[in-house]
Amino acid sequence: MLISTSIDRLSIFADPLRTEIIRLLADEQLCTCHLVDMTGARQPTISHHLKILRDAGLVETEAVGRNTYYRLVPERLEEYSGILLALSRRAKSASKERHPCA
Amino acid sequence: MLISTSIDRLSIFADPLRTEIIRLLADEQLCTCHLVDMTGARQPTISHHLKILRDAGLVETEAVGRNTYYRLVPERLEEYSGILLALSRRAKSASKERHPCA
DNA sequence: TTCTCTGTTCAACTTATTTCAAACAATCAC
DNA sequence: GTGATTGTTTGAAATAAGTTGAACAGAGAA
Repeated sequence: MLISTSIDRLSIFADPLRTEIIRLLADEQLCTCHLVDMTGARQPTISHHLKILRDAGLVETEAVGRNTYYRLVPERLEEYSGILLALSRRAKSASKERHPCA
Repeated sequence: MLISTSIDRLSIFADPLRTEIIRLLADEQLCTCHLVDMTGARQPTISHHLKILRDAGLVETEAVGRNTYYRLVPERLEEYSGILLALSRRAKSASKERHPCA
């Protein structure tokens, strides 16, 4: 089902460090070095999670000299929000009947 | 920050089997035995994930004879949806300024 | 060019999750 | 009562995911 694969995409929010990065980027654009300072994690770790976020389309990058700035993509967050809202509506209109046991 | 802890709650959707259970419950109430049949997973595995979903308040139970029926709690899904929508709005109104590097 | 700085990729290690069989509890039918 | 059914809990094994230092690549400065 389409909804199944959609919900699965929410696993992007499964890691605490990743959600911290997302929270920080919600306020301002930051480059990798900032995120290293702000989170206390090592550079390869931050880079690893940024790649996951990039692949998911949740963040965009912009190279500025030697630095790489990251920013959130609000539209993608809306999309994820919509997945859950649709699921909620589906659950509300779901049959109140109980599937009989064999 | 409050938002950080909120986003972290989305890790409930991290596991594929858990999302499959959620998807199945979005259409109708089901008991453990149905979920075992429908997913192909063993009973303890299903029971384990149902406990996680119960603890998160995402599903409710009702005992019917020997069976235990599970159903989704739409309000909780709406809540999760709202977390992401709020984050999206915050990202939209975030400063376009780039944090300068040291 | 050479050096420095920023960031990514790689491979090994570590840690957290998931899964399973077995044991257990509770309910219904007989 | 006994036996069968449904479901949870437990503890160990298997699997998946995150973290790390070291190596690597590219851009800017001297």
